[in-house]
Amino acid sequence: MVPAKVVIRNQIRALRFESGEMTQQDLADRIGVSRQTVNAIEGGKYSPSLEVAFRVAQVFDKPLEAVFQCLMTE
Amino acid sequence: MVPAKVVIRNQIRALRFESGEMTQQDLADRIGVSRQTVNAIEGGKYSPSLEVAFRVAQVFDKPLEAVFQCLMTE
DNA sequence: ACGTGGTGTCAAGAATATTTGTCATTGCCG
DNA sequence: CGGCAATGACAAATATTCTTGACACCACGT
Repeated sequence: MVPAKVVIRNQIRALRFESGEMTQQDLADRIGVSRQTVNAIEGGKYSPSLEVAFRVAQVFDKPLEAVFQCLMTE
Repeated sequence: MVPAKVVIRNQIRALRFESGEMTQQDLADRIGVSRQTVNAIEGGKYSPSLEVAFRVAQVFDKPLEAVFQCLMTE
């Protein structure tokens, strides 16, 4: 019984544009991480820590699940 | 403008007992992490990755925010 | 008294997330 | 055309999370 593999998707890019052309740098500043970190997370290179995830959700004033979705791969 | 400090609290212990005496080991197996990891997260030694957080929530069949809460310290 | 299961904890190392610095590309505006 | 802001990308260094193995402690049943 192999533990389920999980993929995490996010809506950051869409939310940035819904929030008035917010740039990656703007978002990074508001979250408190570097621009490269926002870029990597937004591009799905890796998924963020729970802290960072919560802060992204707070910036967009959304529940965490509206920003990040957990997909089971089997 | 220092970026807000964040503390993450969790309801894992309560949820384990609501779920019929589930042990840390049981939970660890269902999440796919080690018992020590569950112990550390439950005890707030550090907060989990987003993947692990999602899987904990799935085990308890709760939204992520019902398991982990993000508290602003100022 | 003895064994056992559940838990707390530690240390070393592997794996992953994050930072900083740097460079290339693209689109836009003067 | 020339400059600039936004983005994508990479590498090296640091930080954090997670694993494995070990040991102690306590509560419980026999």
